[in-house]
Amino acid sequence: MDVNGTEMTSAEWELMRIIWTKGQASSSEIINLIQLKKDWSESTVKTLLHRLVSKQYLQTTKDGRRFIYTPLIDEAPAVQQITSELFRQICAMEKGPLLLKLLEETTLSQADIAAMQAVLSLKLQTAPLKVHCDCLPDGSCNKCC
Amino acid sequence: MDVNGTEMTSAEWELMRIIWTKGQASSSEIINLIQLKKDWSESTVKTLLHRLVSKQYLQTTKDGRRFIYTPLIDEAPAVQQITSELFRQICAMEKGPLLLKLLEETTLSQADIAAMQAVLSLKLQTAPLKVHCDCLPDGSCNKCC
DNA sequence: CACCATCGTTTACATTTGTAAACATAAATG
DNA sequence: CATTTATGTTTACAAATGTAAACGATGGTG
Repeated sequence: MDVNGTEMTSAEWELMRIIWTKGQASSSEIINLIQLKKDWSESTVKTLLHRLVSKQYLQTTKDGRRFIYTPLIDEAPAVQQITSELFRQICAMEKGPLLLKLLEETTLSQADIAAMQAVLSLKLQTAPLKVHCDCLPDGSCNKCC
Repeated sequence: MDVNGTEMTSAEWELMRIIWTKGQASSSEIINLIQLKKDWSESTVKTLLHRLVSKQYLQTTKDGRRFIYTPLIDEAPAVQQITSELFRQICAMEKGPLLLKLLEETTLSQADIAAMQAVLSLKLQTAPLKVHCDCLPDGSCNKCC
């Protein structure tokens, strides 16, 4: 997530989740919903909304005197991006076990699972025996070799 | 990652990767290795190492006049933790497709894949048809229902 | 119409993070 | 031994982030 050189922060993300889910929302709706979960003052939420607008994650449209906030990015790509970014910072060797763990602890639908099974059988055909560490910039690998 | 109320930052994480991979390292080794990848001054790296020590991610042992830095946390659990944290912030509905994408774009070993296949067949037996959104704190769900 | 409730805007301020210079000290070297 | 070099310590400072009060405008209410 890099728009204007700034990223979305955790706090901002929580607000986006609400807005993504509702499609759009007024500040009061957002404030009410987030306050069921987070102990943030009204002011805090307003500041965060403001920042989301200036970071171009949200758009506002006037509805009388109030604003309706609408996402300028879709949730799925945003989710994809932050995760890919995280994964880029993780040692290649760790990713397999990590994904395994995530598969275990995540609730998946039958369709999700089927799709994954398909991908995995395919990947198996060309899968290496071992994945090598890529943490050292000089390409050397001390963890695995 | 929450030790002493502070987390590990991206910059710090990059250093940890090097130290995890080498098992332990002196500051000069770390500086040399990171500078192959990042344009950070020596001072910057020293500051980051310092912070990692104070955040209790690293430990130092004297070796003559220099320090040897050793991790105080293992890589696998650390990786696990930051990822779980991220996943906790993502809508339940998005996780399946997200994991699918990650599976696709990640290099996995044969053993990784086999383990995943095992987990998936098991999960399939009790998998729901659909996973519901959990973004709204009041439990309502507008995205999926 | 005066006042209160809403909602947006501005300003504020401490902490964290990125980025690094300056300084101190000890070891190596000419 | 004087000087350079390596290494750790202290101090610095701007930008990002969390957190929120103060202020301003405007529509609803008694």
